[in-house]
Amino acid sequence: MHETAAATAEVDNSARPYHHGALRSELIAESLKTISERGVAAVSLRQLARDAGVTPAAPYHHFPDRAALFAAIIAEGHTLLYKRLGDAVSVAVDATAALRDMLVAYARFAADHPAHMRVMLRPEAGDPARHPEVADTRAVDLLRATVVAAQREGALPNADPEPWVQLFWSLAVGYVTLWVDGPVEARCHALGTTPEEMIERVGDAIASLLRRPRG
Amino acid sequence: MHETAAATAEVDNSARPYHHGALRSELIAESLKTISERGVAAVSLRQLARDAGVTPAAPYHHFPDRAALFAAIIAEGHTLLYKRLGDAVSVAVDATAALRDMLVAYARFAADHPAHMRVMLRPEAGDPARHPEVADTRAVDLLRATVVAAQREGALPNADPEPWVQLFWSLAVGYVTLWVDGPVEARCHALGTTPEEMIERVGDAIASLLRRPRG
DNA sequence: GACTGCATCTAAACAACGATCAGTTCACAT
DNA sequence: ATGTGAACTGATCGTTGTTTAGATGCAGTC
Repeated sequence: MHETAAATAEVDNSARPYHHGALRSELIAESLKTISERGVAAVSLRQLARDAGVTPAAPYHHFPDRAALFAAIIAEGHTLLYKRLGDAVSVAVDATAALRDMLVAYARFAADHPAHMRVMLRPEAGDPARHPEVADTRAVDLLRATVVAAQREGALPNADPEPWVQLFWSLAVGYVTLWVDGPVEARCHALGTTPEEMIERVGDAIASLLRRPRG
Repeated sequence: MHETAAATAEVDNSARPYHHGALRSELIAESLKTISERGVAAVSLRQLARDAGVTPAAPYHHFPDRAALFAAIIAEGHTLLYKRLGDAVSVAVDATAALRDMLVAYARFAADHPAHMRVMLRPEAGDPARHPEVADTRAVDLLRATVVAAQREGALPNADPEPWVQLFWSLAVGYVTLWVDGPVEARCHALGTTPEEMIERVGDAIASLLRRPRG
């Protein structure tokens, strides 16, 4: 160590320019790291500023408040999620498989981007009135289209698709809610399986119902 | 008004005894009120203390920290929820109806006790390692028994019940997650219905699948 | 090349929060 | 009556989100 390191600083402040240069993206990146390691509640704008080597007021030039930082993460998450769901649908052999694979893809997104998922599930971070970008309907629109396709294929009754949309949406959200910070991890371990495998089985279960003969 | 009211106090401090007498229960009651009105994040031990007319340190004689207050609310919520689910199962004509009605009962619990539900869905408030009472398995045990009953009745395949347990559990948790602080309220309003009616339809949808002939 | 506009950052401050600690009060069991 | 222990006070600490006024320096214009 040829340089004196500050007590809590993460970077060498002595050589740092007045302007950080990429503070906004670093704040988001460090937030995601903190969230996946210690949860959403552990995110502090002041701590982020310290880690980035700037003063506590600097982040406020990129985000009006703490919620705006989370809103940016949510928007990023929605885009990542929508891509995953689109990929799942595009490779499915039929609408029933598409619904099953969307569910699995949703869970895999949560596994691969736990920080995004945690913030997306956090109510106070995603107030659509203050941050409209958190109300992204692309994923649910894709789900609705897949439900309608399943109805055309006879896998689902030809009635109002909305309850089915709500069912699959709730199922996905519920599973990841119980996974990213809930009891699913411990429960699966006790059952001798993994959350990744469990969501596959849940998907197979609902798909087996859809493939039953029509009543 | 024959008495001088303090600026922010909710009670008449002049006639208040040294010992509050029922501080613990009042803290919980005021928390629930705040949570249903302004969310979990708005709960502050200091504000609760002010409302109760005690000093900021008083609550710490009843709860080791903020999380312990939430843990107490979660434990209370689990008991209330288990009772609702038990009532739903006991009046159902068969296991399929029981599963449907448990789902609806779960949502109704969330509607009737939104504050309890919000805290129960809050991950950092319910760390089982620090507060074991938040890991209540009564509800999921009842769900598993109902799933097994449905298997005996032929409504569900006679395979491992756990994926089905996980499916219904996730479905319920997902719906209330999307309801108590999510987009379901606005979505139902746009669809010309209500969240109460929507969960009934979702329950009918899944029940219709269970009643289809076996494949 | 000097000038200027503007986003970016600093420095200092404020109010509110969770939490701790030594001391005070008071109901109740002995 | 006595004294023990739970409930509460009063003071304090460190941290947080947020605001304000001012300093800085890059990107373009004359």
